[in-house]
Amino acid sequence: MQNSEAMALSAALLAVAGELTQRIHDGVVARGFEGLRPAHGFAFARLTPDGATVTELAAHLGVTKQAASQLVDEIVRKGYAERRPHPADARARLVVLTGRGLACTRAAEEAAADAVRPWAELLGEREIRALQGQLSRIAPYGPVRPAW
Amino acid sequence: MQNSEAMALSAALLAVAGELTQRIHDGVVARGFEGLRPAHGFAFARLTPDGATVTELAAHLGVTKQAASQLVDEIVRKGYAERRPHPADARARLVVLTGRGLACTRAAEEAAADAVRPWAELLGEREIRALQGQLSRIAPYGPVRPAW
DNA sequence: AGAGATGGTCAAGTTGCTTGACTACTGTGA
DNA sequence: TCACAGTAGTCAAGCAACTTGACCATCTCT
Repeated sequence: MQNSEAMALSAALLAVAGELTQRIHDGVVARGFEGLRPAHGFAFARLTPDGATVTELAAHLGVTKQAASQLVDEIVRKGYAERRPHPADARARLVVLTGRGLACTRAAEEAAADAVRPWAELLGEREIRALQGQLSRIAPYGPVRPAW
Repeated sequence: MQNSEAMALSAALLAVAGELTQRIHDGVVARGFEGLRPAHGFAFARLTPDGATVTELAAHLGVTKQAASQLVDEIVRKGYAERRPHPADARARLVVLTGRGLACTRAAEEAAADAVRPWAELLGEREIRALQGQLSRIAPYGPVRPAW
């Protein structure tokens, strides 16, 4: 594969990712969950279903634990999560989603489905499955990087 | 398609995009082009091959023209681009890449090829072509959003 | 029990973006 | 032809999300 082809593939992938991010975010806002940024969504994904500590969240997001702590402050203040004492470590605090936080993740799933639907109409259900399979196989295990 | 499936597809896509962004950036740095962020890459893509005005760049990046102007200041100061008088409009200035800027875009293409190569080994050349085709068909025409 | 490692927060500084205000130039219509 | 609304670009100030550095409480290992 030539370099220019790799770049074309990369550009298409990044363009789709940017569009998808924007659509999910817009859909979440449209469902009444305001004051959130896309980075919060990546945090919510790590907090379901069993919660996580600030340090785990920081590793997942690829930021410092101070930044993760500030982000938790924010979603706690807005009622999406709460801090509980950690059952096994008195230093740590377990951050868990509230009912509103869970409702927000469901809204994000709906928004994602809305965003993907036009792809299915364009490519067909079968091709979408193929896309899902391909992406899953090349997806990394490391931290999701919420900024570029 | 269920919401949770759409979310899984979205998560895989965003994870791959994040990883790809990081790898391209690292590859560019490894080839000796420092002091750049991924957002600069999106700008370079718009500046090739014929240059662009600050306002066009701002629209492409989805930011204000002040932010685009600051970004141009930065890449001019670092020797990647230069401002020229616009041939047809005395208000505007045409921002064009220097030789170093072009060399940097070639480095980015090489880095993209390096990043994609392991995918080809995993999926096979044929599947990569399919992926390229699928993504190209669902890629938006609007501004690339360099932040989420 | 003591020493080093780890979880979390407070404080201060950096930076990339925003909004607001302004100048220079364009082009359209009376 | 010339006034005027619109556009290109910059300067300035403010904001918000992140960073680095310092610190205390608690865990873990020997």
